[in-house]
Amino acid sequence: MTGYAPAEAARRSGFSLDTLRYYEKIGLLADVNRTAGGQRVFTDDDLSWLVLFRCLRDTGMPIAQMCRYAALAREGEHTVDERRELLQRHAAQVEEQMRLLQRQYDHLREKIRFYERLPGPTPPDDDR
Amino acid sequence: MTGYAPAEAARRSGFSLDTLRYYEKIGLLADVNRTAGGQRVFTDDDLSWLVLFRCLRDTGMPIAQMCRYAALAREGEHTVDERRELLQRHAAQVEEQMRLLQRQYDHLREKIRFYERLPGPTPPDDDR
DNA sequence: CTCCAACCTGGAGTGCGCTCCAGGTCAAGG
DNA sequence: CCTTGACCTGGAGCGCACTCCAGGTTGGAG
Repeated sequence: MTGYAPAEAARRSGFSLDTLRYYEKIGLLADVNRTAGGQRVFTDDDLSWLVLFRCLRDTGMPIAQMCRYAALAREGEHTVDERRELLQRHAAQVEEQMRLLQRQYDHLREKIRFYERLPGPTPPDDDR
Repeated sequence: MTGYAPAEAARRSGFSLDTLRYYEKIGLLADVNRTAGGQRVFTDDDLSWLVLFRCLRDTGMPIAQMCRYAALAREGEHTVDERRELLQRHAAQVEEQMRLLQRQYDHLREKIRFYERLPGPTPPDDDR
């Protein structure tokens, strides 16, 4: 039942206030409580949604897909299968992303090793 | 000495033809050879630059920084230190990126485990 | 020589995910 | 009360990295 002021919610979630408003505007975050005067009051539940959104975004899920997930969750129990599958598909993409990142990181490291061996008898520099 | 037509270069590099032209326009790719009539002819050297650009982009380097790197390389031998440092700083950022991705992937997996335990005596679903 | 698919240019348009702004309202401390 | 900093709304603007377009040119197959 604890309520958080917008600035506090922003601080805790790591999203900017503008981003929180934006997420509400596009329907990603729905039914945010308000004071009588119309100011937002975020709940712990809102906060845990934001934690999830951060996770999904950091792993590269497009906002449209997060909206889809959130809409399914709001629809109720009968969407759990679809929600699970959505997350599983995403997880598979993240795995692919991690493999690619690792591979390219290795290339980068190799490139750096090339530079680190330069000072000394300079080998033919391909300048790439 | 082998030369590649634009379409072939696109195919080999994985960049679109428009992107290759764009990279040239912004000065990322410089001095691309032309036929008498003005059509581009890509060399193996151009291709290896493109391979590097792909590596840097896949690891999240902004184009402006790639331009900087390319400009340094064009300037000659005396920029090797700066080039190495640029790549090293980038590699450090990639490491951070990989750690974050792994961490959020773990969260995601946990979330999925939550869904996988659902079918059975349904525990209190927090719907997050 | 003719044809047409591939290519050229400059510049406008796109999609994403915010971010900023103007002009007004709210609410807690003094 | 009064002040003032946090908050509100709708909508415009931005930065990035392309992507697309119109209108014209090139060059290799037949």
